[in-house]
Amino acid sequence: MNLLFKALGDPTRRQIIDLLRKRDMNAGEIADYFSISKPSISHHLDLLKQANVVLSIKEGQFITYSLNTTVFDEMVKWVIDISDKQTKKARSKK
Amino acid sequence: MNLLFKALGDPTRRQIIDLLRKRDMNAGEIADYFSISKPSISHHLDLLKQANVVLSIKEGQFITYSLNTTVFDEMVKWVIDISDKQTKKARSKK
DNA sequence: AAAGTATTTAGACATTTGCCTAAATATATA
DNA sequence: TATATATTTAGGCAAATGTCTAAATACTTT
Repeated sequence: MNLLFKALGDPTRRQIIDLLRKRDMNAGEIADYFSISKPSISHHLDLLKQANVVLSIKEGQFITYSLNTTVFDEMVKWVIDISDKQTKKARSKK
Repeated sequence: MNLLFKALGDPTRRQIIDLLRKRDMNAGEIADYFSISKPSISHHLDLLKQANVVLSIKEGQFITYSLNTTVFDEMVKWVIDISDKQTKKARSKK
């Protein structure tokens, strides 16, 4: 979960996620959306991969990246849980 | 949203959130749960406050911290949105 | 096989982060 | 008013992060 939050804590990486939401893309296509170097994008993609937010498959010369939204499940559960406890606390106060 | 993800990207800060889920606490009480120094905890609390995850009110000599779960709403919306687009994509593929 | 294209790895550098101790501020109590 | 308690602010330091350029790797095309 720490890797996930760390991964989401950078605007470039969240933009990459937003891009992949629309369609799968290869590293070069993704890089074209940004003004930072390809190695930097590659590094961001690596962190997203480590956090399990994206999956990659090699297709010949290209590497196609896609979103893996299942990792968000645990995160949402965590958040819901917090909000839930809070709701209970608020209710019992009244 | 960046401050929020940054705030959540540290285990100590997530533990603080977990503590405040059960009840409001003052800075000293929170610090007692950790083996790091009080100034460090104070710093973590400041970041959580900047991210709007916690609220603080001064009560005499003490400062009581409480959770503000409303900030998670936007985050959950963002995540749901991503998962939703993905679901649609998956459906249309089939 | 050589040259071109796509991507990553390596290594350097500045900035940010998380931690610490010492000092400052604010309130409470003797 | 002097002292104790609660918390933050200041300043320093090592490690992590985000960026870059140059070089390496892998595949494709001529």
